Amino acid sequence: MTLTRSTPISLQPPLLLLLLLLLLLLLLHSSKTPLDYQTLLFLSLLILLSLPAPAVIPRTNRLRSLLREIFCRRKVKKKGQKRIRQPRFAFMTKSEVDHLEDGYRWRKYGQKAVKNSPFPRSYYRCTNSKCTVKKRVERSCEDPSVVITTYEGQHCHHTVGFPRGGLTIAHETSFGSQFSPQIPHFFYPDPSPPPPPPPTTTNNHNPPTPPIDQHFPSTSSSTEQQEPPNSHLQQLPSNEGLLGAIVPPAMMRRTT
DNA sequence: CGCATTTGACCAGCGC
DNA sequence: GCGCTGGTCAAATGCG
Repeated sequence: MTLTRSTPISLQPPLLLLLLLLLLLLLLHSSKTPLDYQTLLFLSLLILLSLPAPAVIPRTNRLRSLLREIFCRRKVKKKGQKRIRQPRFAFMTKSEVDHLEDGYRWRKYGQKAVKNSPFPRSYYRCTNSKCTVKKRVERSCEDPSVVITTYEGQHCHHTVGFPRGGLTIAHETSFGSQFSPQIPHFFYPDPSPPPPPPPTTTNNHNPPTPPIDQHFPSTSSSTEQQEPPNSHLQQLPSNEGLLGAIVPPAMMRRTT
């Protein structure tokens, strides 16, 4: 229901509501009425809900959600359903913009203030319905010019054609040449989901820094912690190069 | 009008 | 058990 589109009513909405409530209260206090308190309460809420929403609850989110709570309680996740964490990869990027273009389309599904940081953290999901990759974007509290992007999961599709940003596939290759000396440091944990491409800044003056963390413990939120030496990490096959870092091996096999 | 974003609430996990 | 925090949901809203 779109609040702004519902039909207005002639009487001043809050006044009408007050009158109704007054009437109900009178009924409640009258000894003649056979109705009990609960029935009256229910009836008043029924009337309240039957009125055009903007008339009764003009943009009052708190009350609206309260009513939603009572009457149309949304389904919740089953208890005991454990959240399965996929391997995560974090990148630090010096950028003025929070959401960096990385070749995929993302849909924001949440934003949250995080502890010990003045900057909120944004949560994005890949717009491809079959793709479960998520990404978290937050600014470093130590250096506000640094954006920390954390990817979770692995894309099961190719990048999209940058419908908004004007970046092209050529961008990826240029990215490759830009980071080719660092590719040997571009690791991913075993079993082998290669990391997504690091985000790119809209201003190319500040290239993204190498991944700061490739393998998070499932419960840790330590985006800033550096992983110890790469002994347990797998190196990208040299012949796959950057493409191997971007496209999952399965996709590579399918597409070649 | 359809899709993306915003935003408040809910839930799970963890530490105490 | 309780409170805190991170992560997610989904209705409302914004925007092209």
